[in-house]
Amino acid sequence: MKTTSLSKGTSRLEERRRAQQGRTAHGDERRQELIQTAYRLIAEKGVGGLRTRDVAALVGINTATLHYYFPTKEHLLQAVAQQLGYAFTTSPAPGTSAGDGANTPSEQMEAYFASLAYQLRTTPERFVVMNELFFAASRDERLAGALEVDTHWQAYLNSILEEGVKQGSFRSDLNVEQTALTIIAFCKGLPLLQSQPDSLDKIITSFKNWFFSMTATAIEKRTSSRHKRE
Amino acid sequence: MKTTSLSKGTSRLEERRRAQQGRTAHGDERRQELIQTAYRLIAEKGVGGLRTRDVAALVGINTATLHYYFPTKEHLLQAVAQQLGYAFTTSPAPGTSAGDGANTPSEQMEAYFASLAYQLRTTPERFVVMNELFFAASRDERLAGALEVDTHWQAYLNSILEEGVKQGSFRSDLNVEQTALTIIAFCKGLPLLQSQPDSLDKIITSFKNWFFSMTATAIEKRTSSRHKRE
Amino acid sequence: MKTTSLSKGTSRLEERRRAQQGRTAHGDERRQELIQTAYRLIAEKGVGGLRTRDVAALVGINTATLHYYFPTKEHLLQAVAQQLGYAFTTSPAPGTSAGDGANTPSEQMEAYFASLAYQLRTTPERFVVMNELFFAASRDERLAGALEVDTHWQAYLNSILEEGVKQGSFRSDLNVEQTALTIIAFCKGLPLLQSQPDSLDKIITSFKNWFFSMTATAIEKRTSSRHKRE
Amino acid sequence: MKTTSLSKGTSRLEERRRAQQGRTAHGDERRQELIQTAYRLIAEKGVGGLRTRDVAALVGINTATLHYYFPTKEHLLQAVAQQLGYAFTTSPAPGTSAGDGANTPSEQMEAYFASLAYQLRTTPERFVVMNELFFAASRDERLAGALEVDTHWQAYLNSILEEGVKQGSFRSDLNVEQTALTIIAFCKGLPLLQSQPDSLDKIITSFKNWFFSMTATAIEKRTSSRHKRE
DNA sequence: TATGAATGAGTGTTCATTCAT
DNA sequence: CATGAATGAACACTCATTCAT
Repeated sequence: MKTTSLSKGTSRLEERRRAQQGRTAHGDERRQELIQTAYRLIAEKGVGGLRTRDVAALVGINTATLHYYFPTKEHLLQAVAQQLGYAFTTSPAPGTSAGDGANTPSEQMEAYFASLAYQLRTTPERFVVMNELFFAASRDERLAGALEVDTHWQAYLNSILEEGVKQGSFRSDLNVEQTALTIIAFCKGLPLLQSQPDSLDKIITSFKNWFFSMTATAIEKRTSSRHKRE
Repeated sequence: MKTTSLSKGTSRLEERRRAQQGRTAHGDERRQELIQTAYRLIAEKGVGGLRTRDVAALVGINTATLHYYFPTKEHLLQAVAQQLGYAFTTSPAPGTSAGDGANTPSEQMEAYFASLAYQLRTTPERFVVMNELFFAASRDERLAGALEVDTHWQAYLNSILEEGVKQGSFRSDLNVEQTALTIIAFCKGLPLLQSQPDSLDKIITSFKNWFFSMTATAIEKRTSSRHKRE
Repeated sequence: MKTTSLSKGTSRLEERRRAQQGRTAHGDERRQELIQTAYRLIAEKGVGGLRTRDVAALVGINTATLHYYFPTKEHLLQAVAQQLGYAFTTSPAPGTSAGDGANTPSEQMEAYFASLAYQLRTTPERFVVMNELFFAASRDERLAGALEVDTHWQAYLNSILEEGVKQGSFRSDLNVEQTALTIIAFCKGLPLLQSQPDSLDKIITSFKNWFFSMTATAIEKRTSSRHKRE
Repeated sequence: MKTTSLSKGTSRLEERRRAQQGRTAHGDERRQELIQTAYRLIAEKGVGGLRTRDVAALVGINTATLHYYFPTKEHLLQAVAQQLGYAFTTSPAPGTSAGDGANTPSEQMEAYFASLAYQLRTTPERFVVMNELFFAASRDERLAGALEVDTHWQAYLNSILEEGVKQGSFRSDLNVEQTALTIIAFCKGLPLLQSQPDSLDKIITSFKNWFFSMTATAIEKRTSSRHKRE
């Protein structure tokens, strides 16, 4: 784990203090516990509603102890943001193998949308937390640094799309970046919909069809085959 | 600092009505001023960063006076939410006539996307505030009640799409609701993208093409005609 | 009373807030009460031992109310420092008329030393507080700005000494500034002595004799006349 | 950063002694290191600004380890105070031989003032720390016990002055105690002056002249001889 | 309408100190 | 000897809200 230290006002004394702080197995566990709890609370009450007291209380430690692990609320937030960045493209729907290089890009995208639907059903808070952190980051540079969800996300989609273009399963004139961003925008907006979670599945399917019909080399074929499933 | 506005202009009729309810014209101005200022501050600092003190100070009144107009911070928030709901579908790009029944549904949607791009360029805070309020609403029922953006929004898109289906310019088997929601999801996610605002235009164009190619009765024609412009 | 506002990190919003704060008679009384109480507590526990809680409690108000009058602990400290600066040369021993232009400079200095002895006996905390604030100021520029004791003090002594030189009661080659600073140094060091307060009188007398014997035009005459009193 | 030192150098004999008491040479070094560091930090941030954490960090040990050597912050403070007491009269200006019984008392006093000026120039923090500790001591009896600067100081001056009176170089009716205290008061007040350190030299010279003109058996002679130098 | 004054309930953070290992 | 972990008790400061005037 990269040491998150992008704070600015730290004196040399402060630095020296922290540098000496060793890492134990127990300590890292606590760290994780705190991050997880903060994550859960952000999902519940939002970043603005997050209280260090609550995090500490839920973990069962003193507030001061929390500050032993995270000198500042923001450091905690950064840790949450950082972990979220990694978590976002690494947990595909079970049974599918999104991310595996074994499949064709088309199948990968298919799996990706399936995974998206799955995650929206099982861990919708992940999207909530991401958006919460994103908003917080837009007002705090230091948080923005730690929150690289989009970077990872876009890179992931880019690689699939490019591969698809190369292999001929996607249109050769496909603008990879724009497509990736369009998908991300859609994904980010999805959990912001004030509609029942049940309808999300359908909307994803609908969007998926749009995607395939627009990117597929042979538009007609894919579109028609999709329509049957819908 | 550009003055962002979501006011709609109180007619004289309205003034008279309010006056009979014990509300003076001056009082309503103050009310509006406060709402506007709150709106601006939410755009800047987020709902969580909104301070009644700041709102009052910017308007030039005492904090206590603010509470005369809005007994609670939440009442103020509700007022902002309410106005936002109306404002969202009523300010098309200048020169276009989105919303006018005079045009064909296809042209209306075309205008809609143009308006979207225009608004994202000129008043991006509106989307920020909307999302901010949405998050706040997800934790506060009373706010949720006041924030009916989605309702208005979806109704607006539904009406266009349905008319389009009726007139034959959109596919007859088009699932109007799903399509509307897909568009809304995309729109909501757009301002959450961590990319340069310049690229938003392109992404919108890209999405617009998807939309038309999927909904148009004659796919081939529209798609090809689009591609030329792009 | 000059408005003490030499803070740096205040946003425009903050400024606007404070600017609107009017001054009432009642408010100014409270202000004074708080300053006095802070002064007393500094005398007791030192600047480092000053707690806003204690100040508020002694005055009988909520801690938050204290912050209504003084946005920061330091603003309170500044107010104390400022008042101390004025108070230091304006309260002569009763019965004497130090500061009056009616007397000769020699008599004024005589009265000054008498006043010094008197003040050390009656309000020794004043010196303690002054030194406390001085130390605090040496680590805080903003405090230093408000604490102009030395400036006032030196100006006061300078004027007397200069007048004395002009009138011929003090040596014509007297270095006024050095003499003033020597006296101030002595005065500042006095309350730092770990000896019984009773002996302070004698030491002051001793120092006074030094002063007069060194500054008097006719050394022999004054010295001998002094010795009789001692 | 210039290394300020108030250590005195532990002899081997001392080491052996301590070792028998359960104190190792290494332990004593650490002890000294901690005291020195505390001393330096007091000079920088004042007694109130001293943090055990900082002391430990600068020495390179854990805070808990510091408490092994000094069970309480106050014990550490006491140790600093104690060492300061000794250090205050034992480091004369190099080249002079203040403290040596070989010279006449007048020369000793001359050397003393020279040393004072020298110390104020080279190690002004010593005076700062002394005053800091003095203030702290005035609120803490235990510290006061350890801080016997004045006792040592006065004893030192007394011995010189008494010897001078005996030898006839100082006035026979000189009140030794009062004179010593006057000098100490002046010395203590000196570093509290808000003036440029350059002017301190002149003020000391000025005061020295006062001293000699008042104490010398033949006033006229010394005074005139002084004036030439000034 | 408007305000100065006042407040309760937090809010993140600090710090000397303790203790098992 | 040394340390990582933990904590109680503060601490300055914030903020929405209330109320007499």
